[in-house]
Amino acid sequence: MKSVRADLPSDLPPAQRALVRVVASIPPGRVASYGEIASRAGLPGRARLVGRVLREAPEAWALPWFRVLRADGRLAFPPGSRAFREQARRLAAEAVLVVNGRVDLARHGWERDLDELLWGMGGDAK
DNA sequence: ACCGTGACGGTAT
DNA sequence: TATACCGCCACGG
Repeated sequence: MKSVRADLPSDLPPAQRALVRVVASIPPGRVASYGEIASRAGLPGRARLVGRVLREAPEAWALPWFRVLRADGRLAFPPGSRAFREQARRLAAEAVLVVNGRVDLARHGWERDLDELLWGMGGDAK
């Protein structure tokens, strides 16, 4: 084996474990911002930690990392980059379209209070 | 121990 | 709407 960096969920610090749990619970077809993930995990203001965790997260965990975007709905990767295209592709597979490098949060956001208000029926967000 | 970096975010301009 | 700053914090050099 090489280094013992990011693996073993057992060694994972509580904070990071909480973040992983939240990311894993993002419903398919929905997206959430790094900041929202952090807040939901009880770590407000730690958005950067979310990015770090996702970067280090082993493939084996199969986390829905592609459902995590920046607060303004734009993908966190450089437009056109490999990761960017991959994320856009995976989102599209869930009917979440990326237009101009961004996703319409009001439409696909995990927390779409505004939408529920407008449509008067959020029969799934929770 | 200091410093630059980064899958971020909110505010001001 | 886009850019510039600044706060935040774990890491690696």
